[in-house]
Amino acid sequence: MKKKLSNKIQDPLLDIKTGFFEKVFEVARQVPYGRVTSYGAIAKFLGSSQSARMVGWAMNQTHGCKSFVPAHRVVNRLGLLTGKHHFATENEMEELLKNEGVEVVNDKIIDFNKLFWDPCKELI
DNA sequence: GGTGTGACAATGG
DNA sequence: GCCATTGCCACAC
Repeated sequence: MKKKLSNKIQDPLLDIKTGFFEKVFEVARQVPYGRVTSYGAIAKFLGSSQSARMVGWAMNQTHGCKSFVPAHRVVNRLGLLTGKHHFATENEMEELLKNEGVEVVNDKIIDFNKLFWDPCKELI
C-alpha cells in the first residue's frame, strides 16, 4: 500500500528535494547544550534570511522526524517560546530549556542575548 | 495550478 | 516604542 502521498515530508532525510528542511534540522542539532538560536539566524545561515517562516515550518516537521531535533532551543528573535504550543505539552519546551540551565520566565528566555548561538559565526 | 497559511523578520508610520 | 504592512519560500487543499 503506497499511501505516502501527503506523507512525503515525514522523513527529513528523504527530503533532499529542497534540502531546506535537512539543513534546518542539521543546524538545529548543532545547537550546543544550554544555548539557543533564532529562526532568523538559521534562515540566514541557510541563505534565506527573509524566509525565517520556513524555519518555523521546518520545526513543525520535527514532530514527525525520527531523529531528535532540539526545537526547544529554537525561538524567535525575541527569545520568546512561540513554538511551545506545538510541543507535546507547553511545559515541555520550557522544562527542557530550564533543564539545560536556560532561565525561562513567562515563556521568555532570560539573557537571550548571552545564550544566543549564531550558526553563521559558531558553525562554520 | 492558484490560493491560503505558517513555531518569523524587517521596515514604516 | 508599538501597531500595521510587506516579504519570503515551501507545503496543503
